[in-house]
Formats: sequence, structure tokens, C-alpha cells
Amino acid sequence: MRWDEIGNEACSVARTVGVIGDRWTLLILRDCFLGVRRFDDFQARLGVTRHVLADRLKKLVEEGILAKVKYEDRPPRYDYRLTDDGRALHPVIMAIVHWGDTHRVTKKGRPLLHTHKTCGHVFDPVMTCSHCAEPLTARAVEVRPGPGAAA
Amino acid sequence: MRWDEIGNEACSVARTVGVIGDRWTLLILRDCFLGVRRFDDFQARLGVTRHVLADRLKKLVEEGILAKVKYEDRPPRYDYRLTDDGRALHPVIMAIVHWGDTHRVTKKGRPLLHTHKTCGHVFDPVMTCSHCAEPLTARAVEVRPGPGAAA
DNA sequence: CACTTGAGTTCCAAAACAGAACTCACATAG
DNA sequence: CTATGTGAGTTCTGTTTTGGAACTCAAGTG
Repeated sequence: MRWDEIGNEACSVARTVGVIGDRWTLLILRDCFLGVRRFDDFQARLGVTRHVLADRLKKLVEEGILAKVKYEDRPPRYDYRLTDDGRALHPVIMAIVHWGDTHRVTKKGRPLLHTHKTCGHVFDPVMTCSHCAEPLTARAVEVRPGPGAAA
Repeated sequence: MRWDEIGNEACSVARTVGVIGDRWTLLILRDCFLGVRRFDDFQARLGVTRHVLADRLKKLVEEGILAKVKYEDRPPRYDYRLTDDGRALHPVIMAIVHWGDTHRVTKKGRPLLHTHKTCGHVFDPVMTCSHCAEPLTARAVEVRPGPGAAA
């Protein structure tokens, strides 16, 4: 399989990975959620080559994850902002952060702390069941083919 | 920045991405959670080259995400199983699946349905706050430097 | 003995990447 | 009006990483 075909797979993981399953793309998204918007800021923070950054941003725009917005007319300047589809990726980034925070800790502790504005407390993200609201564990989840399953 | 240096970054996203932030690696993990254990099964399901598959499995074992377990003595045969650290990645995969299910749907519907054994219902994963148990939104989360923040 | 299975290795050409320099449009300073 | 700076890329070159296919090895099967 090649990467330009992965969007056609039946699996939702494959289709999502086709959009965000690139090392740099995930780091770009992390920075987007931290408020980074401009080309040179991404480049300086990530240390990615400008070449690759331009390519990834273009793909994210094509996929509707980021929007290129003109923020100045003369000279024309654009920045990249999360769309609603892009913001919907927040749980993915939170899940990734949390795994790093709990399974790849350094002696110094966590690099970032998350505060929930709604309740005002520092928190960890917890994956729960939309029906009973209990925290999910891998073993408590059963997977069955759905209507869109492959033949 | 090159990939062999990313594990030293202060950011938890970077450290996690250094472990699982590869296209094939995420698909391998998806299959692990679906119960796939053997080299040839991964290869057939993913369509990845054997070369790359061997490399990714080796890295996952080195990282402690998978364990290589002998399941037959003569001839010696091994399979790959999730460790506890690996199972802790379940929320990441669930978040990815859910984004695909909701933002990259096909007319046919979802390829897989998830049932929560605890409550017996088909569900969606919901990211919630460990403190107040409310569902999280990107805008309700405030990020501040923690003890392990970079200088 | 010929064939199959599981789990990889080896080889080569094609694609992606890192690093650095270069472009372009405009703004500001001297 | 030349010199410098800024934001947002593009181009160039040499190194890595892939994709695809074939090959190996150890053991079991007909």
C-alpha cells in the first residue's frame, strides 16, 4: 500500500492516519492548539525544514484541518488557523500528551499542565463511554463490524 | 531536528510521537488492539513491506509497547503482544478512530462499532476532565508551563 | 523429496528528507 | 535610493527511508 491510497481504506484509523499520521503533522497540530499560527513560528519552534513544513501545511489546508487566513493586505500575509474539523482533533492530541505525561516522564516532571477553565482545576484527560460515562479500558471494549465494514 | 533526537524533547507530544508517530506504527497498534499478533498477519492486513514491518515491530519492542512472546518451541515461533504500556495507548487509538468515524465518514457508515462490555451499549469515546468529569473542549483547556518545562 | 508456513533479510530503484541558500514583495532606516 | 529586515515560501544537493520483489532459514507435512 502507498500513502496516496490510504484515504480509501475502510478503516477509520487508516483514514485518519492518512490525514494526521505523519510525525511533523502531529507536532504542527500540537503547536496549533498552543496558538501558533505563522509559518516562521512553526519553523522556529519545530526545527522542521521549511520545505517539509510548507508541504504539511498545504496538505492540512487541503484536508480542511487548517485554514489559510489573510491577516494583512500590504504586503499580503497569511496565517494558519484550526478549522472546526481541526479543533475536533483535540482529543487525539490530549490522548497523546497524556500518554507521554504518564509513560515517558522525566525526573523534572511534566512540561505542561492543563487547567480546565470550566471547573478551574488542573486535570488529566480521561476517555469515557458516551453511554454510561465510565472510564474506558482496552479490555472492556468489544469491537464488531459496522455497516461500513469491508467485504 | 532528526527523529533519533526527538525522544529528548521536553514536550510530551514530541516524546510520544517519537514512539508512535509513524504511519505504519499507528496501523500496527490498531491491529494489536484488534487481536492481531503475528508477523504474517500484520503483513497481510496492512500491506506494508516486510522490511518496514520488521523494523517497526523491533522499535515497538525496544520501546516496551509490544513484547515478543514465544508461543511454540519447535519450530520456535514468536508473536507480538501489547504490554501494559502499550495498552495504555488505547485512548490514542480510540480518539483517532472517533475522529475518522465522525469526520471522514463514508455513505456506508462506520466500519466498526464499539460496545462497552461494562454497560453493554454501543458507544463513542468521550474525552473528559479527571476533576469534574465534564466533556472537554479545546477552548476550555488552558495550558501553562509545568515543572518540566524547557528553559 | 517437494512443498508449505512463519518470520524475517537482502537488493535495487523511487520517493522523501535535512540543511542551506535563494526568491519575492513590501517596509523601514540612513 | 541603496541597504537591511520580515514573512512566506522555493530551489538545490546529497543522504535516508520506502516500496516491491525475491531470497533465506528452520521445521513440519504429504
